[in-house]
Amino acid sequence: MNLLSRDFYARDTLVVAGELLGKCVVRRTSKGSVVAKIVEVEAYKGKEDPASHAYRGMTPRNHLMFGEGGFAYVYFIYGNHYCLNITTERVGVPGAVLVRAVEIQHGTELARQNRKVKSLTKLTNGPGKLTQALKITKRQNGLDLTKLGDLFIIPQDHDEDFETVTTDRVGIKAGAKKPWRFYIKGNKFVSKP
DNA sequence: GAGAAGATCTCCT
DNA sequence: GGAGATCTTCTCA
Repeated sequence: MNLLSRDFYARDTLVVAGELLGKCVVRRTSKGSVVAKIVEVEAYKGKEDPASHAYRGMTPRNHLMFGEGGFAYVYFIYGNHYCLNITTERVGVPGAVLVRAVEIQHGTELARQNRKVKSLTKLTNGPGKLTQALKITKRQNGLDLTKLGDLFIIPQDHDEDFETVTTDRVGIKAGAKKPWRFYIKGNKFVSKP
């Protein structure tokens, strides 16, 4: 199986965020595997980004953002939801990409068992939804996405034409005006068109 | 050791 | 369209 290399993640956060679109997240559980294509992301940096967890320096929670790129950074928010991030940049440079929406390609039934919704598009069209559908919790925090395991990322199987749209970020107060949100134009699984 | 805020979702009107 | 749910983490005393 083809995995994305460490070099892919060890670049500018905005570049990695844009190129993660169309890549596939693979989640392996005891019941089977789920493959989900990334269709929407947001970039989070450090000092220049007031909305980032890393803005005020390193803490026990966000230290993964300061480490090497290519690791899963999962955190719990609002008492109800997990959010999945992918760390970027090099050691000492904070950066991460928030996965906001995915499109499930394999294992739809497995994912559906984790969430009680009828509509397929509502299964994974939000940060808290996709983590629930893929059973991602803080147990996945710190996993190396460049190695085979419970969670990793592969390039898409075949080339696919899609148009990338860049907009302001969603759901945050500080720094919301930066155009650091990317999604695949016309995709039904994007949280907000 | 306590208080407040948060990169959200779902249900109800 | 709006408020509640509900817990982790950070900040300050």
